[in-house]
Amino acid sequence: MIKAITGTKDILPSEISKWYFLESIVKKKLSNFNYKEIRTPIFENTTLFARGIGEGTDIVSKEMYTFLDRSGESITLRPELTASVVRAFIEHSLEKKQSLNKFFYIGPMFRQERPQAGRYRQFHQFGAEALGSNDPLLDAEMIIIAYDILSELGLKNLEVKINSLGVPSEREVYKNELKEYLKNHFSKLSEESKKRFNTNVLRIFDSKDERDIEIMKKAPLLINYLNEESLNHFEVVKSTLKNAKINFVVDSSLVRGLDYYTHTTFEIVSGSVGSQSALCGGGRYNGLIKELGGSDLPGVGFAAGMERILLACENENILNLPEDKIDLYIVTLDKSKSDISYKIAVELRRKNKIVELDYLSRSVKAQMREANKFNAKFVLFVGGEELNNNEVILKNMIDGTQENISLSDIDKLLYKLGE
RNA sequence: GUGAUCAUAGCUCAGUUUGGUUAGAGCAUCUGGUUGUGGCCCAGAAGGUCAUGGGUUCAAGUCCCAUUGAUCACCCCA
Repeated sequence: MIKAITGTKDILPSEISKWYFLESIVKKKLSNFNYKEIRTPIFENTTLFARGIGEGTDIVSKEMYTFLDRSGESITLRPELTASVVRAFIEHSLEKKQSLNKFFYIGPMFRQERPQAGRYRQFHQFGAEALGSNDPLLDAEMIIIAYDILSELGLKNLEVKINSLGVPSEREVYKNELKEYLKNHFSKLSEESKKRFNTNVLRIFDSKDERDIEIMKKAPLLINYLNEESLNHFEVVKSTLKNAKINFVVDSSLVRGLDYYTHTTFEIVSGSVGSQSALCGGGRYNGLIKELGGSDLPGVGFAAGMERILLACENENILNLPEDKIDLYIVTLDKSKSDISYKIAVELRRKNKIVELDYLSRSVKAQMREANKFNAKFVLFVGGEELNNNEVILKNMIDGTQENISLSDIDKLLYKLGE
């Protein structure tokens, strides 16, 4: 048997309604904030992600699906969408049409990691990007949008974590101070963190190793190395969140694994899923557009993992999706009259009714059982004596009443179905 | 990439400890329960290379090894 690739998953018809539900909330909420959907290709030149996300990041160095196409070009399945959106923004000179561009997206991403709860190799994200403004209101807006979507779904067990990473010059000074501090404790660090000391010293804050956590408790904090402008930016973000009635904690260890972040970073975690608890994350990336060959414009955005969100919803048991129903099931009493049943079905379907009928020449009992399985609101019996009088029987499946309707009076049938 | 646990019907699982007739149940599916009417109920049917390959044994779903896959955690991130 040929099976789906490791880490990929079929979304079957039985579970599609929760995806539609989530997608509809996402689109509605982002439209309310006047973000416009953008759809970029599933694959891009490898260089885009290497430069955008950063060569040294785990995503680029060991998680991307990269391959050579038939002409020898290095292609990568998108592992995230910020780089692609920025590429499209630059390529189409969108900043010339509008000084602030607000985009949202929704779709599959690819990373070759070991699968586990809430983590797949093909997974789905929605997210937003606002390009062209350094206004801290937009930093806060990302958090507000993400938080509102999660709470509109009914999720309870949430925590909003925010931090500021300042600008690169501040971070350089700080990194040196942090390294000075860590040199005295170097031998006690975990092996992983010893490596990070050289590659990305900030990420030692992410470690779950007890010894590392203990050492990092007394480490100098980046916030103390930010200048007034950066601090003000962060203050406005915080007060905007307070005004929007969003509870948050400042988490100085919130250092994200993508190189492009500046100033605000945030994450919303759920206590209702396993260890992959970050439902969404994002932040400001003021150097990225220039890095990818565009003007020196600021940007801010976030991305959210849809599988994780749905997992949290299931674990909190908060999704009450409307039951699937069909308007009409046509039961054919005489198999020889199935052409008449089908003609009625086509006509009603063209009038926007959900209509089903039997394609397997089954007994009346079997057809009724199926009508019930599909939650048919009405059943139409076609055949027998009534048909000889040019009539069909319409049965209301809720109260069981039935009445004869003339076969030529489709309007009456439509009217009845609409009741 | 590392580790732990697991793999029996479409699904959820018994059976493996202590090897021994024809591998079971519930749900789901299908067909009936008298002419042309659902849900509940009743009866019946169908559905298995016990993940795959090898080994031990008179005998393997059961014990051993390998492979593959899954789950969870590390790591990383959404």
